[in-house]
Amino acid sequence: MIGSSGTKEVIMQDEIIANILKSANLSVTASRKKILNLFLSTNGALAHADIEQEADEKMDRITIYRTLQAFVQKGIIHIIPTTDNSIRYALCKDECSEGHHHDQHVHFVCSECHTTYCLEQINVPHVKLPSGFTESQTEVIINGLCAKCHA
Amino acid sequence: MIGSSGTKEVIMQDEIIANILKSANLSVTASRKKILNLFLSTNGALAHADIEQEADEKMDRITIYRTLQAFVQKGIIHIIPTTDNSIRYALCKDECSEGHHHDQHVHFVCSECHTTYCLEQINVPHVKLPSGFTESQTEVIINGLCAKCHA
DNA sequence: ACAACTTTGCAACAAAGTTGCAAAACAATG
DNA sequence: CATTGTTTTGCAACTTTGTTGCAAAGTTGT
Ligand SMILES: [Zn+2]
Ligand SMILES: [Zn+2]
Ligand SMILES: [Zn+2]
Ligand SMILES: [Zn+2]
Repeated sequence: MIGSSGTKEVIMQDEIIANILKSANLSVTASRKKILNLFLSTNGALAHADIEQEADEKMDRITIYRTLQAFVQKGIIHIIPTTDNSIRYALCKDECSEGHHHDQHVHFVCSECHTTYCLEQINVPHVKLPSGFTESQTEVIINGLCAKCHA
Repeated sequence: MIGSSGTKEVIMQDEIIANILKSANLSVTASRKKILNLFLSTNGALAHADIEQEADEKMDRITIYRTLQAFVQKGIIHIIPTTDNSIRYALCKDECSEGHHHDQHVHFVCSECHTTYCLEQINVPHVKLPSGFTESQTEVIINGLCAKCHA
């Protein structure tokens, strides 16, 4: 049996997930595994609402809020601000740790399918500020059409 | 009597405000004048909550929502997205018109005083996207310390 | 001053997020 | 694998934020 849904693969994936949680000093619970699994099997970013829908019953709104909060704080996921005032989250691929994020890449939101991409390969440009102003973090959010939606 | 609070100046300011509204095909009402006056006398950006506080009684939350909506639609103010998921608004100084905004400048949010600045003189940089992706709008939000708050 | 139109405030609602607390789940130890 | 101490979950209750329909009030043009 070859494929990504074999029993062995599921077990391995399950261990990978447990290890990520342990490394972040978070206890391994069903809700956290489920949410982290969702992130690992999605290439774009996820909003709170997406997770609430995916989660087949049996998970409280509040648990999702607290799980996302914990993941952000521990450096597992980062927040992606969007122009439509809806926060999205994506896995950190850089070396982020508790309280220290280093996700200095550009984000892209497709106006058609609303998928949000981390353009990991594109660093945020440096902007020269007026005198007296100092930068601590720069966010670049690009709206447009993604490769899939391009006619 | 010299100063910015003389009767004559107030009347002139009042006419300027009325003219902006008329040019945008909006009828001149007390609420709209009050909110537009607030924008004209603030150098930073304003959030819904700021306006709600300033407005000395006698203006409904809902009127504020609808006024801001109308102003955005008519090209009087533009939306500034922020990383903390709180929408702010600022006057358009570019030639924005009904449904067509051209506010292609960088925005700066001070982490200390939370003032939000339109850096009109700094255009958003051009970012080269992966193939298949096309840009329609780019937002740059810089967090840091502003000139006033710099120790 | 009048009629036609637009805006406002109210009520009612919906969505999004927060806090305190007891029950359940988990981790560590023997 | 059972016990214990700690963490997490789900619930209730609440706050904040935003939306919609509608009648009363205000505005515009004649
Ligand atoms: Zn797309
Ligand atoms: Zn990212
Ligand atoms: Zn400042
Ligand atoms: Zn601006």
